[in-house]
Amino acid sequence: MATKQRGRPRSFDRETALEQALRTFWEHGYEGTSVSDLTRVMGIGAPSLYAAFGDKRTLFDEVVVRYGVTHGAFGGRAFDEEPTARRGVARLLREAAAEFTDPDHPRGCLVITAATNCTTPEVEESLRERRNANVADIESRIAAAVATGELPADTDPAALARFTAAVFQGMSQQARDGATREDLEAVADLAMSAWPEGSVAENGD
Amino acid sequence: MATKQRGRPRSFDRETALEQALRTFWEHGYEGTSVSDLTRVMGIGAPSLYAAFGDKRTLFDEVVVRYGVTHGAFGGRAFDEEPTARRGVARLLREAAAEFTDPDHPRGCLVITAATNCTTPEVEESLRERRNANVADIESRIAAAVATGELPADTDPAALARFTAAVFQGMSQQARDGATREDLEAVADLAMSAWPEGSVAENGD
DNA sequence: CTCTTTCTCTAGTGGTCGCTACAGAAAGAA
DNA sequence: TTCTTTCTGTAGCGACCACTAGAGAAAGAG
Repeated sequence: MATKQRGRPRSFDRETALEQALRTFWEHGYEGTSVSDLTRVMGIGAPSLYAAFGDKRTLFDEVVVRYGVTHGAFGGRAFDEEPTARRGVARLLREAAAEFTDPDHPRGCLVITAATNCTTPEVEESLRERRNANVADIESRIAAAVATGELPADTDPAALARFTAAVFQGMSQQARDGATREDLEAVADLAMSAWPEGSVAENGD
Repeated sequence: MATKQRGRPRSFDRETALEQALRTFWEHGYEGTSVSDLTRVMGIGAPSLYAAFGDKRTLFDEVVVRYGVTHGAFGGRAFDEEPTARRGVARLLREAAAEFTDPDHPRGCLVITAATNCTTPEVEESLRERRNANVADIESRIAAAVATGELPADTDPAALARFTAAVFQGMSQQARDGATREDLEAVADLAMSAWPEGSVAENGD
């Protein structure tokens, strides 16, 4: 591995430029963001962008990965760190309410909004697969909770996961439409009241 | 009013062409649909389109109005024809499950999906206002139900309306991502179980 | 028939899209 | 210094965008 690079050094910070691209794609979506938009917010010329990130689609793919391990990582953390499926989902939705309305970055979820009406089918498909993978993750987490008896045996994991995902995606849309954090927290709480063994006392942090 | 028109008659049916434009906007969104896409599916040339419908934005506005009184009219009907707010919302969500997955037309809701990442701010704003007006409608319906004692006095109409809208919009997204009618009906039923005075027996049609 | 009106068709407008050829600039290597 | 490597800036590529000028076609009015 070459620690010393040979030619002319890059005149910009790659991570910073990538984050700027992420914000722009997040705000305006894949097709709503032009390469000249990107070069402007990244502060570089088009040839530098293509040399550092490949073409627009490759850059977007990298942006999506980055989003998944940064702004969008709270979902995975909620499930990893909470002891029960119920608490995991409750935290997922509560944190989504805060994240989707954080004034420090664009509203809603990039994976949900950035490729909705996309002329490039591969891009739309890639985000759709990511969303459906998230639904499947939630479902398997719920199914595991049913298996251990944490949730009632008559619980339908697929339906409950689909419901959770729908609320999550609806919250993203609501955030885009101007809902406040408090608005979305109320939505999250109402969603949790639809869960089985829905004792109000359990959500106690 | 001139029943007899003077010049060369139009070579296409305006309503049919409008419906074709509606389907295309519904499927691919405002910016994802080009004027040449429209002329192709409508079976007419560009000058005919501009003469009959104005520019692309004007045509889209007319499409949105048409959607509201045709495919998207079930929401208003649900509230007009059901005796209680709860039954109105339950019917809204059940019919949305069917409508959003109907194989006879594109999936999901045009008002929700057709201008998500839109470069033209007026178009995005116009649909956003329409969505927020729907939330306000649901809220006032719920507030009226609280006032008459139909719903408990401690019900938060704004929160319950926002929750309903989020589920509705999430169902549209889920339909786009491949959920079946049965999937969405399960989501609708779960959403209704979050409602106050949530007796399972009430939904009896 | 001719005249007027309205639509349709061909062909093209200027503008923006994603992307790149090419020459020069800035670094290490020799 | 000179050579090689890599990045940067200008300038422009063909393709598509929304949109339209202008000529001809199809109807009623006279």
